[in-house]
Amino acid sequence: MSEITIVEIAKRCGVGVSTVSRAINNHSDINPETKKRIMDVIKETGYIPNNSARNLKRTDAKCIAVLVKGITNSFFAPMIEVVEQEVEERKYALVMRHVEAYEDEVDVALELEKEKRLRGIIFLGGSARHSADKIKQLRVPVVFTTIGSDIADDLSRNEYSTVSIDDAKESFKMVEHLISLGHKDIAIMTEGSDTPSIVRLRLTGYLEALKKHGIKVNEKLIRPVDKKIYTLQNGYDTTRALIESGEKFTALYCISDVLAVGALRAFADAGIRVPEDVSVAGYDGQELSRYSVPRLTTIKQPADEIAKEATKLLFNIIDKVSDHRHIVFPGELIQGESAKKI
Amino acid sequence: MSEITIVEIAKRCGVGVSTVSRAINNHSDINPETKKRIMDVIKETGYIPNNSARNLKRTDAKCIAVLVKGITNSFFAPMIEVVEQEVEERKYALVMRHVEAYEDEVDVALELEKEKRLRGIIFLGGSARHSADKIKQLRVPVVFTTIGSDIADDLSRNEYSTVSIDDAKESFKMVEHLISLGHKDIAIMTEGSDTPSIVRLRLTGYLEALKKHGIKVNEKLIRPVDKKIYTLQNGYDTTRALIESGEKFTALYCISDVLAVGALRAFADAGIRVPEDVSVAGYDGQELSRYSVPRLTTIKQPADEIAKEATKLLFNIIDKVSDHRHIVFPGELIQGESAKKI
DNA sequence: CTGTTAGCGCGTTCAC
DNA sequence: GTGAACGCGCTAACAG
Repeated sequence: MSEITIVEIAKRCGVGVSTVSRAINNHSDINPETKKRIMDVIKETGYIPNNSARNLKRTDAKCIAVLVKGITNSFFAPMIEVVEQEVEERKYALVMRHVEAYEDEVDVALELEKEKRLRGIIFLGGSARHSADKIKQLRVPVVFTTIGSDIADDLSRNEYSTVSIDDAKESFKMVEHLISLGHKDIAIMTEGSDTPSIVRLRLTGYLEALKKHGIKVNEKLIRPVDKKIYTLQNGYDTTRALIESGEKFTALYCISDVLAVGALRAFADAGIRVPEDVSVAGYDGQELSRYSVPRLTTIKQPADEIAKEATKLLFNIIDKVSDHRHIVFPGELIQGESAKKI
Repeated sequence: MSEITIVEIAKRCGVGVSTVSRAINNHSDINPETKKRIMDVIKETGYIPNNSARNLKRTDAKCIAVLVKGITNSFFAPMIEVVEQEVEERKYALVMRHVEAYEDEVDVALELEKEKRLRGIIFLGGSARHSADKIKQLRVPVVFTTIGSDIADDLSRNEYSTVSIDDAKESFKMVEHLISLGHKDIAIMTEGSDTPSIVRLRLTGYLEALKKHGIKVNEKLIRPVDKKIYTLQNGYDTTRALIESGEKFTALYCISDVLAVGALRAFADAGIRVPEDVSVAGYDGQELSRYSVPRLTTIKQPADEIAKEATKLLFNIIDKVSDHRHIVFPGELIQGESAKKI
């Protein structure tokens, strides 16, 4: 009973393969009785159509893809759920693909588009720069999220959409807030690598805020994280190193909530009270930031809305009721308990 | 320039399609020069082989699948990373599939097996019971993780492998630990639904520990969580409800670390000190449990080892150097700071 | 080393 | 309403 195919089903039912095909795919012009008989046999035999063969022929197939750069990143978790829900509501199929750190998400998209019959693609995270040529090769509309609008040259901005927040601006807002609380020696825990990531903009915002308020940048207070910016341990280790460096600071701004929570723990271990002795700020506004002890002062990205809007926009473009757009959501400064006036 | 295929590449290079195929697939018997010429043309044209067509023909294809039930569950994140690494080391391709809450993971596996050319399947999480018949339909070896060995009837235990911990036993261990600290009124925050989930066993362990030590079960201290057991908010809300119920308890045992961290926050908000006024215990031993304030007393599942062993075992079965096995890892009682002697 | 050819399993014309 | 035949793009035999 190896490899049961549509032909086998057809034989057993005494019908042609196309009839079976019609039964499976809910085509209208088929005798309900014939259909029932076929479906019964399918149930019995446990026949499962081969998707590869289907994709090869299919023309319609309402399917959209979500490519997630770093699926283990907790920041994307709620976004994925929102996208799944939205897509399902519209009766589209969803294929989710994990993009490895070393992969280029647009390359993966190109490949996936050949394999499946996609109608559109949503990117969650990923590199901030892409070749305009490659994006153009994609034949279906794409929406980048959590990435700004300057992914490729301005010339090609109408080839793709983006939904994001203005990272530099929001970061600026946070640092300015800390300054308004009286902090001058503000350390920042930031990304270490030099990839053109969105996260670099958070550092930019930091530098600009200091500059605006005439605070001299102390290079020793810029603490790069070794690799991943979404692990508690890196937040912890980097904070310890900062403490041990003996450098003076009254506030620590971490470019992710996860890092900030790791920092909280490091301060606790060092007997340094937050916010009495030092202020801590995060970024992202993940669920975790509202449940830490103390609650984090952070920039809340409207992740759910970004995901929702990205999906809506994609469908609008697919349905030709919208052109490509570049939507920027405002972030929200959440004043938690981890930062206070000096 | 629509839909460029292997035929097109062959034409442009003035060679046969099979030569192009050989070039793409790194076959040995091909002239390096020819290969280079072909690869150049492929680069130029941006040709990407159609995976569906490939899957249809391919016989070898070293590929294994990982099916994750609830990909947004932070517990699986490190496991996914371990599996990815192990699989890559062996030069196998990995396809990861997210199994929705309403989907049956074995059904999904069946489908995927038809579509791709799989050599084996690893399940991360999922239902604790499966039809033996369905599992038998899978033609490649499967390993279930974080799920005990009694998935189907004992008769078919040699049809699949499992790698897990003994949830009932570990849970028992934790509750006994709390009892040894002098606690008698131990509340438990547990799963609400009645699906035959692995998590039910944690409740079983709780009940057994109480029984052994002659502590009468107080139904009002068994607090079901509304749906998801991996959200901070549910931990928070359920704890609040418990506090407000006025029921007397000196310890709260949560069947996941995430719930426990939510509980910590709820106690903090209520002005109840942990562990001075109440002890809190978690389960899982996720990274988070080591960074919360206070650190959690919890049962550490060796998630990394489970993932590693599951992958190794799968490859051993594929390579015929092992039969199906049922491996049970010990959990580790981590004495954090959230529980103390009464 | 390379070209020719036969399917992989299915959806889609077309006839009937 | 239904069946036969064709081909999607590719890989794997088999010749040469």
